[in-house]
Amino acid sequence: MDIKSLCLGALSIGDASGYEIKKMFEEGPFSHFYDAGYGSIYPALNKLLEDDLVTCTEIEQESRPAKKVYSLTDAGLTYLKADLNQKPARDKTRSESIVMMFFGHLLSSSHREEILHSYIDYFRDGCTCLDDLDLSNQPNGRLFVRGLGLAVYEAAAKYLEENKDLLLSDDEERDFGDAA
Amino acid sequence: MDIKSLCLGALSIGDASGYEIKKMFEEGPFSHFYDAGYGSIYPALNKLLEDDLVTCTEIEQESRPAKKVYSLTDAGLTYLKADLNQKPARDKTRSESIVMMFFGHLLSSSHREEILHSYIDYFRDGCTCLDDLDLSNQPNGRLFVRGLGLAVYEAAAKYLEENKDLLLSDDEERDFGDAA
DNA sequence: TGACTATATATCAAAACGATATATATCAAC
DNA sequence: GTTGATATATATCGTTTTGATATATAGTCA
Repeated sequence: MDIKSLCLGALSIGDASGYEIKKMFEEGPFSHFYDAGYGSIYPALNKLLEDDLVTCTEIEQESRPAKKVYSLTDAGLTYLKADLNQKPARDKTRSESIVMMFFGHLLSSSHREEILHSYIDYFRDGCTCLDDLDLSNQPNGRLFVRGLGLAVYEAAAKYLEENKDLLLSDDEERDFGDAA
Repeated sequence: MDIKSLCLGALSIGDASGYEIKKMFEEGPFSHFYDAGYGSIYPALNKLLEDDLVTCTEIEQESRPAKKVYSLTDAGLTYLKADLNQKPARDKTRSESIVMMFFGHLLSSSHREEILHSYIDYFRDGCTCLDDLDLSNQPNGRLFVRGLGLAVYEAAAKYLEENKDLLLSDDEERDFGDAA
């Protein structure tokens, strides 16, 4: 599974432009479990078009630049279903905020505090974002996944707030027997 | 912040070989918030060596292949601290399991069930892994971060188990007005 | 002896990232 | 009225990262 498959998935919900697909990753239903930028999405859509897994129509708009709207073909849906029924790869995560908290004793106390509060805000905003999704009359999988995201974000925000003193109390210069 | 910084961070805990650093990402204290494979770690260590941010000693071992043990230099620690005090990038996640659950209505019910149970096991194993870490007499940041990982993994496992019926009940062929 | 697992390092094509460029249009400010 | 900011929209490209593969030593188990 790669960005191409995710684009097919996005188009299985409905026709969309690259810009609109990006928004699904940024603030839409994919935001809490997959990331992709323009640099991945546009090339992916072009490859899908080459392989006839999607079609493309250029649409002129009033008071906005023209956009290219992509649609899933039958072959695209078949490909997507096959890919979705494979064995999933392990989750990949990369959190620089957590890295910084892990090495909190190497941070200035003001930076440590800043990181922590920004991270709490990040989870709170994530909850709002998921709450705002309109999932009425949609497949249960989408509701289920939104619920999972909310549960995880809420648990993270709760932990961070309830235990913030543990992080903030970290000494800057105590000796832990590390090389540092 | 990139893999080079993470390697410096790993070495700030103590001298280590590339293989040992990999284990920190795989089953060690980094496992729940950062990923890196050999293909990133070995080139990173070579670049760090070139820039004199680490030193390297080849160690012969009995009944095992020789290993290259890397140590942080003063310049390396300075670089690490500077990097750690920058603004963190947004979290990046990529979960194929959640993608599959999101598009659960396009999956065979047996695959849907398989995905769900494997994912519950994944979080349960993650909890065990974090529980097994020996963090005695270590900086509070490391305890704090382990606690965060546990809180998140437990919340995820709990949600998945308590709501599994919602996912499993997803119809395969209902019409949701999607392209699919 | 052969198969498997664990330790250990290395490489490389393919994929993805992320920063930048370009263009149109609205809105607010000065 | 024009500067600056924001939103929509597409595209490119050097750098980084991935993930699969190769290579080698050594212990274990059948």
